[in-house]
Amino acid sequence: MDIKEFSKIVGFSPTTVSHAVSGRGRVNQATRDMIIEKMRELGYTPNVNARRLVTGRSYLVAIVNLAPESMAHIFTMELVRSFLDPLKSRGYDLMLNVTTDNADYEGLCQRVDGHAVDASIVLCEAEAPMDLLRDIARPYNPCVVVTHAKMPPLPHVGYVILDLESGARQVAKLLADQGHRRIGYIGNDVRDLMLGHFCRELECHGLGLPEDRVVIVGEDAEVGACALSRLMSVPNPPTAIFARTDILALGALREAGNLGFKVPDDLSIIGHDDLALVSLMRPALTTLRRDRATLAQRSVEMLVRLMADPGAREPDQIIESTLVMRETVGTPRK
Amino acid sequence: MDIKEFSKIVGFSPTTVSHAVSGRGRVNQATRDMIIEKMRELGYTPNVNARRLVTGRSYLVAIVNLAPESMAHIFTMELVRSFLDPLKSRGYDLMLNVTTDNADYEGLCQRVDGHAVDASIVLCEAEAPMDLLRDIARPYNPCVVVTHAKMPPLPHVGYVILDLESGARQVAKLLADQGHRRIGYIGNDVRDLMLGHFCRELECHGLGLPEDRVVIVGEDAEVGACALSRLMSVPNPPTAIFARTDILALGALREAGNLGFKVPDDLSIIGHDDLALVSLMRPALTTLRRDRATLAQRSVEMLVRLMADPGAREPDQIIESTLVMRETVGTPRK
DNA sequence: TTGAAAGCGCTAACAT
DNA sequence: ATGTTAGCGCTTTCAA
Repeated sequence: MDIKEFSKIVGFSPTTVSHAVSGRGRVNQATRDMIIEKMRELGYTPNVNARRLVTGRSYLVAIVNLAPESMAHIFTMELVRSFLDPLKSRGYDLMLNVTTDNADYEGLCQRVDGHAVDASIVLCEAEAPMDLLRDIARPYNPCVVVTHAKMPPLPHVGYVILDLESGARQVAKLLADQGHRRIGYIGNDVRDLMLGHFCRELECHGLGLPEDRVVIVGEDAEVGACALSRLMSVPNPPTAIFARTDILALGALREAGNLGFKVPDDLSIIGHDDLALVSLMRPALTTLRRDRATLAQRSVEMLVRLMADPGAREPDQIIESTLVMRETVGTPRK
Repeated sequence: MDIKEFSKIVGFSPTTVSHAVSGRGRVNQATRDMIIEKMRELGYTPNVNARRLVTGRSYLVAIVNLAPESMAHIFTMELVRSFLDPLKSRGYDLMLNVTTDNADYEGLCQRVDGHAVDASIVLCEAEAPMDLLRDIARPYNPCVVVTHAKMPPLPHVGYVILDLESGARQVAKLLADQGHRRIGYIGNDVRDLMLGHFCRELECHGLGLPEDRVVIVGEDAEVGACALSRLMSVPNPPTAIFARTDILALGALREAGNLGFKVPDDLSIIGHDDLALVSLMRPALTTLRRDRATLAQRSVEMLVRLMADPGAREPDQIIESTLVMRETVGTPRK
């Protein structure tokens, strides 16, 4: 049943019905109540797509991710999950599957330019993808980019920056304070900025990060394990290791066990993310938490402001990590 | 720019442009190529909502989950994730945030009856929610229900059943074969059917599951830990424990360590799900894998058939779990 | 192979 | 407070 037929039955015009449903426009309270009641009774529901067409708003937000394989990472899914509540509380649904590699770049642009969504959240691992943003950031599709580094401002784009620097600082300080002098690093990506920050922060404590104590391996636990065995097979192996992600840390942790190193007595390990499960390991992983709830909350607030005022310039939001002390960091043996 | 303006510029009618874009209808190949080319050049993209309105198809599939808190569970997110690829390869996007508690039951129905989506995937923990299905299963919104038990057929509904029985059988057999005689169970929900199956399967091996070796506690690792300490504090504690989910198993595993039980020497533990991280624990968790990829694949295939023929009656799809042997199950000490 | 015209179901000016 | 009218931008008969 459509609004015409329905309005005929209830004895009012489509306009009045529309007003009663949307709450906009003046309608007699009694009339409204009666219409709402009749809707239930007769099972009339306004057509979403017609409304979207005419209002130009879909109340749908896309989550875009350039690296489809990262959707397999637990952290990414936990991040996606954390957007659900803030969006829902503002009346927005989330559209997934707009994860895109180059193959589907077109599809993404079509959905954006075709007004399928009102805004987008762009998740990225390393630097913000400026060309993508140039292609999809529009007055009718503002974007919030969740990223790691300050980027040049772009119209209709807001940045939420996970501050690696402060994270690196905390880890460096913790490890230095515990008395570690030889520290290793396991990274996931050469483009990643954490290593640079970590280096600099270690220097502040008079510590270096020589080449043979750094390995950049990838994303899986398996490569984390390899990384650890490489790091530990040199003459003066590190007494503490910072892994770029919890997954890498977990791989390293496991391999450390295999190799006979006791954690944290022989070796301290610290991760990054604070995945839901890492507190359950034995030993429980000490890690730098990326606060997904705050991140999502701030991102959505920014997105809403951007939607309300497409010309707005949003200052970067900086989200700091917090150190979660558990059981994998201790003082070095000697 | 809309189709009218665009078609004027390229010198054809909207009809021809529409045909060229959609691939339906006969258009001269040269004309089509030229139109496609000009679309790029001039930046014309058809309006998605207009198309949805007129065709009645959105190419959007909703994921519905009655227990919003279960969206916080890692397994659920991994499950959601696994739907991405099969849907995408068929041209569908995924709509989230239709997770519903009673508060938003209305919202869900409105989106369904308002033709916001073409179909729904209903995830449920225990029994299929028949009233919900009666409310949302429609010719224009067929549903595939991912559930645990056979349910009465309903129009426009297909069931994908995660077969608990075969899982229970495998676990019972494994534990019996290893020589365990006293076996415990940690459950998450009194409505859950696994316990019943497990009981029956143990009986086939001449084993019982007395009341003091069963605890139903909830979903978190913390309660899994409590459960373990309760199970182990009786005179003749179990030598093996089956936990309904990996999370519970992980909590139990950790608590076993705290209590001084060596796994698997003193106590065997087996979980259910095979979460991405459990292979990284020390010891690595032995578990019953729920094959999410197959599950999602089959579900989507069924959904597509249901969309193609709304009158179709789809036979239940049964998905069996597979045992993944790792390090937490062994033979009992004496 | 192409075009004209009639909607899809709704909202929003603009009356009344 | 309610109704009339004109679209929103597209697809789809149907005709040429």
